[in-house]
Amino acid sequence: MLDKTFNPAAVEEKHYTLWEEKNAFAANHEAGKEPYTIMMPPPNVTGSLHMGHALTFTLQDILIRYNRMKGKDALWQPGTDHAGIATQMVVERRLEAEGVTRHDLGRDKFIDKIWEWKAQSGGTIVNQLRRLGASADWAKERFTMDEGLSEAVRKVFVELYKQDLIYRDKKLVNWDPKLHTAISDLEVEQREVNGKMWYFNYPLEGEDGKFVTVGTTRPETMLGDTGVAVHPDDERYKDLIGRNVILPIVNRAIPIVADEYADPEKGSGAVKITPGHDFNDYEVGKRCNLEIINVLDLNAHLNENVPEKYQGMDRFEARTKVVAEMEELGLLVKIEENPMTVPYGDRSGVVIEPWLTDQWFVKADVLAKPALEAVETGKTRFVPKQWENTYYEWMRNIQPWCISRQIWWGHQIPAWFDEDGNVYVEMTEEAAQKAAGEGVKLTRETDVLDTWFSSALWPFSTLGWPEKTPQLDHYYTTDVLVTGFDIIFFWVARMMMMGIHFMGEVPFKDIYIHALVRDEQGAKMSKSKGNVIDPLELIDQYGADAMRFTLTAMAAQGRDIKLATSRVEGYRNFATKLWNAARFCQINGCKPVKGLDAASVKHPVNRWIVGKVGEVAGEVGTAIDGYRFNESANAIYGFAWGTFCDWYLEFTKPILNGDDESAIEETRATTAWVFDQILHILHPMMPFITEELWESMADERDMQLISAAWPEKLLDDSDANEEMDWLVQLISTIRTTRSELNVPGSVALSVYLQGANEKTAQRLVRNENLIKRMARLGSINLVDEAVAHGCVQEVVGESTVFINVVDHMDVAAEKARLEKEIANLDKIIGGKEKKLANEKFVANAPADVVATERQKVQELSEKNAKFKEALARLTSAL
RNA sequence: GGGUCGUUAGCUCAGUUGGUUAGAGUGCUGCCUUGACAUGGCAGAGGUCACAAGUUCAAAUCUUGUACGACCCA
Repeated sequence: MLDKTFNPAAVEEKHYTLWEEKNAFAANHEAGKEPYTIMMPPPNVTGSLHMGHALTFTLQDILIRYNRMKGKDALWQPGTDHAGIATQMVVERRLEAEGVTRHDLGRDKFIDKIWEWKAQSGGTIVNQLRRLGASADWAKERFTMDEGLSEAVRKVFVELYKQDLIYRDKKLVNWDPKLHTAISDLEVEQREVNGKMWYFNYPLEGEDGKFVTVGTTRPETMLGDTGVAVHPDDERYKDLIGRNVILPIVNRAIPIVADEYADPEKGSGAVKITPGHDFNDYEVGKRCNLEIINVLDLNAHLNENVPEKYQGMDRFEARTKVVAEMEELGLLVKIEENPMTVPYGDRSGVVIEPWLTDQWFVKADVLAKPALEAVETGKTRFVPKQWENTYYEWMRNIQPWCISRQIWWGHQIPAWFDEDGNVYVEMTEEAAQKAAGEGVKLTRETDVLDTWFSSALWPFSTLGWPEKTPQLDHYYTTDVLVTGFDIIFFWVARMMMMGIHFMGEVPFKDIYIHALVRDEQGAKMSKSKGNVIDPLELIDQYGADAMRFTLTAMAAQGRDIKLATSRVEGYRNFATKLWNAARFCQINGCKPVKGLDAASVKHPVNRWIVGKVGEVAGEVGTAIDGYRFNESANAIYGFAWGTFCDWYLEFTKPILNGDDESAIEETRATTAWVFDQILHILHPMMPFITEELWESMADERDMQLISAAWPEKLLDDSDANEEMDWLVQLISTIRTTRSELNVPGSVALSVYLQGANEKTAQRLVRNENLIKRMARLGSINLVDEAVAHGCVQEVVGESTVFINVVDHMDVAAEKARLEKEIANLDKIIGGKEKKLANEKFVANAPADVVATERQKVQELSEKNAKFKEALARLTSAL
């Protein structure tokens, strides 16, 4: 016998271990089954499970478990990425505690330290995924720094280089002065800040007392100014073009140039140009042949190209100093408040500097074309569709992708330089040597590649590429990528580009973009706000199933999830409900009967529930296929609780407690069978409790639930369905009356049905005990004449129901109730009749809509007529 | 500044191609310790579907505009 309540902690670990022992998660490309593949977006190896992970992996697990039950060869390919910068930071911080820097160790030893750390702590997140119940094929787990994946990276790099799609160039890049590396545009976060605009006078050369006023938000960069730009049509400055100003402090003569970048409407209309430290100025400098002077070092301290007193000074300190000095010189005109956006490094949190360095770039625009086309032509489909626009927008305006990073942890770029600076890009040093010629001294590029470069290859590198493996053949193109919108650019777009370029086919058929998990108020969860909900704490508190089900039920397309723990609690209660339904089954001897042909059960109540459970299996399956996860959760929730527990189990109690042995036997078998079906349908969403109950409900099972087949619809008996619908209506009607009149539960009422047809009469006979029990009646009888006295009158189907509540009856209130009921029906019927009288409606609306309306008018009118008779009887009795 | 999305019951949200008497969960109210379950049962109240105009026989659903809000990009 099961315990009185479900204790998740007691079963979660047990079943996860059992699944792994039985290899239940393993895909098998040799099984001869149709593949179903999901590439798990590899979490950072430094990561730990947050709510976003919990959502995305729950949804993926549902898809995988469902398709596995549908008989597919389901591969959920797991792994982690090496998270270059993040991981390096983690290990550096640990070394810092020992007073050691990575430079003390040197590159090789430092990398050894990272591998040590990875061996020790790198498994955190994948273990947390196990707590969530993720049924990934762990035997195939990969890591972006694996030997095989690293080879794939080298191969891709070399090929793209030889195809002229990767190049090396000296350009302004986003430089992180804390981490000492370039980063891509995407890793830069634009923050709104309240800055200032300083206006400086630059003296005109050779004309004492004449100035050009320029505005700047970054005074310290003036030390690197090499020009002043004005708009070519700006009358104020027309005659100054070609002359020089003397750059204060530095005392350098710099030219005034004409360029349309200068906006006459903004500030003074003249703008100082610092080509070495601003992306726009860099372009202006190129157009106008201005000198590029770099005044910052890798720490964003001022370097040897500025006056001595400024050298070595931090950029922000220099800003204050420059302003002070300009003021002393009498050249500070004014200071204005200026709201502006400032670039910050998303990892380091410091202000990013545009900095001139040698970097490697991918010609993303070339790769983007076929990737764009794949979505336009529907080879890959975004769900929800609207995300296409985000993707298009980015792909159509794509910039060269800076892929080199000046860090140590990552795939070192396979490029070698000779002493003349010639570069050789090859898979191995030997090949590079061969290309360079014997005896040429080569030095390897020290930069590593952006982590996203290797994760862009994930859909095929994990399957063995560049080898032509059977797995690659079988599982690529994958079925769906499930991810959040925040990495459409970072990852999705790049996988599309690389997948199409190297495999010739798109990496996934569908891209399902799910919501963001927010807090109850709708704010983004963040450590600094302190509103983070830890999924592991939720699992400890409510169980993994309850948390998974909550996320599933709230995962409506295109909506963010505002997570409230009250919802988790609600679904924990659902688990308890299920648990107790199982206990009920056990107590009543409802045990699965092997070989039961559910389609041939006899009793209407059993035929009805067998039909309904098949229906809901279809609904849930269709919803999952369409990525409408919330619908799938709601459908099975409503069925398990509302239909099965609240109605079916109550309907069958009189049978089980009766003396018809064959009916008892059939009902026990059906109950157990239906409950089994519920466990199947619920399993993808709540794997632990369903597996546990699957195990406990029978003495012996042929297999684990995880490996069982998804239920099929077996039966749809409309007679049985109508009978049960009638029962539900009749019982609900009597219950409502009881409740409204406050009839105590202990009072057994008498009920009379008048005007019942033959079918109803038979139904009444068949279900008399059941109705009496569920509606708490002393008797229920068919009558020919109305029994108005002391009765509340209701209408169910074709018959009028007289509920004898003589001691509780308030005739005036009853009259009011009937009048209200009639008025309501009159209104509805009136509306419909008006509609039907409209020739245009009859002419234009589809025939079935018109027919439905006619039928409704008919039914409602009959019902209304009965209420009117009831009212008349009541009035005459007064 | 460009773009995307949202506004439906007190709260959180469903509502597939226009045709339902507009639904669910939660909260609220009343009754019920009935032999699976009080983490429960039964019943109930609660909505001019943000606003305005338009298209249509028919609009929560389509179009346009307004207001408010969210997010992405520059």
